This record gives sequence, structure tokens and C-alpha cells, in this order.
Amino acid sequence: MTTQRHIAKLAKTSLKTVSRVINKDPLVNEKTRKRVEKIIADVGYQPSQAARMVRSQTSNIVGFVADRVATTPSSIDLIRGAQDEAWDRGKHMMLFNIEEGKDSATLAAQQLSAFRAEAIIHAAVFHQKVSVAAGDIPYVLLNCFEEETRFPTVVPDDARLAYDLTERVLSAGYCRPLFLNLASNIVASGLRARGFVEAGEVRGIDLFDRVVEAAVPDAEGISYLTDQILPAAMKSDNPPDVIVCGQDLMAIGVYSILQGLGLKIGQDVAVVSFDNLMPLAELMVPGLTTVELPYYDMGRAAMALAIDGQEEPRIHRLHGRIAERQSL
Amino acid sequence: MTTQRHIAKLAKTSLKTVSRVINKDPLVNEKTRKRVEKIIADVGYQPSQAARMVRSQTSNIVGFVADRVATTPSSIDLIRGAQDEAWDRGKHMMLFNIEEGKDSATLAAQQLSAFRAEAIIHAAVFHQKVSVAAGDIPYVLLNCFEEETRFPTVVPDDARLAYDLTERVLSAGYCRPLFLNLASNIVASGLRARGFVEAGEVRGIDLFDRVVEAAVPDAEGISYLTDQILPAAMKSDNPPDVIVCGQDLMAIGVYSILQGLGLKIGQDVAVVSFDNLMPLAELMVPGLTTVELPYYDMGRAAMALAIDGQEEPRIHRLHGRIAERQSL
DNA sequence: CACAAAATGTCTCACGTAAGACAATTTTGG
DNA sequence: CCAAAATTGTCTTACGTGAGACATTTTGTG
Repeated sequence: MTTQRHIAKLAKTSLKTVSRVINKDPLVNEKTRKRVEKIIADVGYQPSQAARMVRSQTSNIVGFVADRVATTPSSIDLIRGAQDEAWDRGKHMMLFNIEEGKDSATLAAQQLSAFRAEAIIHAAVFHQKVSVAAGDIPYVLLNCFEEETRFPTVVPDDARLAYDLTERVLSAGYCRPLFLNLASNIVASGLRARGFVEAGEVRGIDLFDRVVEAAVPDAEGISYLTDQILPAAMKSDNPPDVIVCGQDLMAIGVYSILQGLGLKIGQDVAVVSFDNLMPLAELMVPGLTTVELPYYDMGRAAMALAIDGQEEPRIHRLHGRIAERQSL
Repeated sequence: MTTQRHIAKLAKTSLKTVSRVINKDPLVNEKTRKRVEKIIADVGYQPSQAARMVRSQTSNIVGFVADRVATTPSSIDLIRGAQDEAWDRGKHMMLFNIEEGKDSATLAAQQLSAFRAEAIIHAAVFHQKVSVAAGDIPYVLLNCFEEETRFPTVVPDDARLAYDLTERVLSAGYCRPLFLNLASNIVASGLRARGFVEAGEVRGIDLFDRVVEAAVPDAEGISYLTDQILPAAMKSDNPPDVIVCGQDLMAIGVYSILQGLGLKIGQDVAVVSFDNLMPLAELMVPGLTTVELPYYDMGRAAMALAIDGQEEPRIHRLHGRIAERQSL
């Protein structure tokens, strides 16, 4: 493997001068610097990170422990955001995909400890409560939170997202929304219901009774109750004029049911949702108006917190935007 | 930071003995070993990887350079497979998500070089031809290939997948399939068309004219021509009895069109596809019968090749399986 | 040419781990 | 209790990089 010694030999100079060039010591003559830099570039030499880490006692590594994050499409942006921020700040990110049951969480922690990671971002696949076994490496929680806020925490502002979406729907003239919410054990569920109802209150519409739990956890993750709830609701005396789905995947079934009832989505009845699952939301016919969760920004924010460190632990709630399409 | 010196002090023993325990030197007495190991466990000490790398001149690191892989759901399994294999083999995997335009590819290569990675897996988001700027670190290509096979290469066996799917369809009694293929510039497209036609030949059915290019590349990636092709085809004298979609996302639109024509999918006409995009394929109504690409196994295979190294460069084609649901 | 300033060189130590050489101590077996 | 064996300790070197101390050489300026 090439070392600074090899470079020195090639440049017919001393180890010290090479070291000076690499570490940008201003004492070196411009011509010498150019010559050495050319040789470094020519042989493609990169100083050994390992040796630097030993010598400098810093790793510049931030761990990203992804609790099944890498198994779902949208939350991938958490990773992308975190990595972009890390690179912009000259840090390295080590990613670990951990999965339930396996002791992968422990293994990831051990490896990060062995690499002397400066911080660990613990990311969850959906907004949920967790409990991490923290060692001496500072943590940042991403898309999840602990009972007590021991660490900086970055989550989506679900209440606000639901509020904004509902406000958008009501301001478009719809007044009988039906919220097919996610299972009540899902954190986002309660927060979104609150935002939904609050947006109604502002306009003097009581939406409290217009929230229905339309999903239940099951062996494979989630199962939807839309086919039990929706047809009945649509045939009632006072049918909803807009369906708010707990997530885009639920909207697939909702589309199918509404179309089966002979209703034109976007005309007879509107459908809005949460996730902006791409390219699904765009390919659905008609395109689905849905709230985009700020995953990319959350990833960046978490990495920034991890790198800067030492802030008072608090919860950062990030806003998203509405992706408008033809279903509204 | 804790070092072996600290451990030695805590265990009231010498640095050498701690080193012996950690490196499993059989010379140490059982009681001493236990005592030292207990202290190591208690303080949660992990030997510094950086120092080990410097000392042993090996990194045990394999780079995973993901060309937009982390932006799409299915190909995530490439990453999961690779990481699982790496862990099983006691290696570390460093992931880099690179994106066009940015110089992220160069940056990733530099960082991996600085970490003295033992190999680099270059993965693509879909089966395609690439050209990598290889340095002195051995490469493995995953879900992509070069003009000349310079490196071990792992790709899905698209021709075989299409053959198997078509054979399955024909053996179920369907005899007028219509293949809405992907754009012809997509590698998988040509391979699948071949498999499709070959499966017909075996049964004496000429399927050559039953392949249509139903997708074109556009600014946002892909745009489908299904609404121009499919309605006409269904209203022709000899309408297809099964639609083979180039990918699950295309099937969303196909479902919508067929249902719009009043046809019951799985009864009046069957639909099959490629990707097994979860949970989409399962949530579509009816569930979509589709071929699952062997991404997880491909990831594992690529990592195995990267770790073992030095095999004669050749192309490894992996098979997938058919996920059967109600659309067939 | 003289002299200071700039540039480059040599030498040394440090980081944490690994391992060889070999001395010192403890344990074991008779 | 003694000798041999087992165990533990001390000391040293090495890995690649970074940097301080300081000597030597080259360059610039009058």
C-alpha cells in the first residue's frame, strides 16, 4: 500500500515535506507543493484514515443505525439526507440496517464503538416510541423518540401536517371529510387526528366524529378495514365528500372501492392522503394529492445535530408539504 | 478513550496479558482470562478498529457504492443482502449512495481508498450497462455490467425470469398474452422479450408479434403508453387474455384501464408483471401475480464475491420466483 | 559576496494494537 | 523441596500519520 514514504521517494523529497504538503503547512514553497501534489494525484494516494484516526484520536465517523429503515421506500430519504449532510461537513457515515429478533442492534453498536464513532443516529421506519441502550456514544433519535427526552430527537410534525392538509381540503370547499386513520397504537395516528379536528374547529366544523380507525396491525404489518367502513359510509344519508387516508397504500384500496361504487375520484369525491409514496402517488389514476413527510430534511437535521453535538436534548418537529394532484 | 492499557490497570495485570486474552492466545490461564474478559465486558471495551487496521494492514472493509439504489424500494434488498453476508463473514460494509451529476462517485471512491477497502461493490438501481473508473481496489458489479467483463458481475437472469413467468401463464391455459414491455433501451427489456418468445416457441405459439414497447424514458424517469395501446388491443378482434406488464408500477395503470373497460381482472383477463413491489403488489385489488427479482440473494452473492476475491471475472445470473396472487 | 529569510531536511515521539524475544514468577508433579 | 512446566511480565519493534525541535541547505536582497 502506498504511504507518504513512497510519495516522498517519488518526489525526491523528505517525508516531512510530504507531510507538510498534505497538511497544508504554509511553509512549503509553491513549486515543491505543486510537484508533490501532482505525484499524489498521479498515484492516486489517499492518506490512511486508519492511521489518521489513531494519530488524531478522532474518527469523523457518525453511525446511522436504521431500524428496518432500509426496508421501506419513503424512509430511505432519511438516509439520503443524513449522508448528504455528513459529506457536506466532511464526515463519514457508517450505515447499519438492524432488524428485530436478530442481535443486530448490539452488533452495530459494538462495531460503531470499535470505530470510535462520534455519534449514533438511531432511525426508525415510522414515527414511534423506542428505547435505546445507549453507551458512551451520544445518540440522536430520528423518526422516533424515547419516553423521556434524553437525546436530541427529530420527528415529523404529524399534527401540523394533518392540520395543513385538512385546512387545504376545507378551504377548497369540502366540508364533510372522513378520516380513515391508522391504527390508534401508531403515534402518528393520534397526532394527525388532533390536527384534523383542530383544523375543523378553526372553521367552526366539528370533525371529532369524522375520524375512524381504519387499519389494524396484523401478522404482515397492517391490514386495512376500508372495505368494511367505506361502502357503508358512502351509502349513508350524509356521505363524505372527501376521504382522508392514513397513508397512500390505504388509498390504493380506497380508489378501488370508490371506483367500484361508480364514483369518479376528484369529481364525485376527493381523496387525499399521507406519505407521497413515489412513484405510486403519481401513477395512481387520478394522481393522489398527499402530504409529503420531510424525511430528507429530517435526515439532514439529525446528522447536523449528531455532528454539532452537545445541545440541550429536545424534540425537533419538521414540517412537510402537500403534493397536489388531481384527486382533490 | 479506553485502551488495553486501561484494561490492564483495572485487571491488575500487564498489557501483554490483556493483549493475549483479546487475541485468544492459548497460553493464558483460564482464571486470568475470565477475569480480564469480565472487565472488558463491564467497561464495554472494544479494541480500536483504526489501530488494528494500521497494525494489521487489513481493513476488513468492503465498500458498497449504490448508484441511486437507495432511492428505490426493491433494490434496497441488494443492500440488505450484501450487509447480511458481510456480517456473517466478519466484515464491515461502508455504504455510499451516489447520484448522477454530483461528483459523489469520485468522493466515494476516495473515501474507500482512504479506508483501504478490500473491495468495492458497485450497484445500480436497475439492470444496466455501466462503466466504472476502477483504481487498484478490486470491483464487483451488482445489477449492472460493463461492456467487457473485467470484474465479477451479478445480475438477475431476466430472460429466464420472463421464460418462467410466460411458461406459468401458458400452462394455466392462457394463449393470447400481450407483453407490454419496458423501453427497448432498458437491458431487461430485450432479455425478457427473448424469454417470453422462447417460452412460446416451446409450446408452438408464436409470440414474436405479441411484444409491444409500452414505456418510454422521459424527464421524470419513465412514462407509460398503456392508455394508448391497451384499450385498442382489448377492443380488437382477437383481444389478449393476459397482460404481461414490464413492471408492477405499470400494472397500476393497466388495472385502472381494464377496470374502466368493465373487465374483471383475474377472471375476464389476467395480469402478471415483474418486480413484486411490496406491499404494492399485495394491496392491489386483486393481488398482482408478479415475478420477484432475486435482489437479496444478488446482494449476498456480490458480497461473497467481493470478500473471496480473485475469481475469474464472469457473469453470475440469479433466478427469481413467481409470487402468485389473484390476478392470474 | 554577505547575510537574513525561506525552505527543506533529520530525528524523535505519540496514537492503540499486535507480536516476538526473553526474563521473572507462580504452579504443578514427583 | 526441587525441577520442570505453565503463566505472567518487561521490553522492543512495527504499522502510517502528524507534529515539534532543530539543523542544514537554498533562495532572495542589498
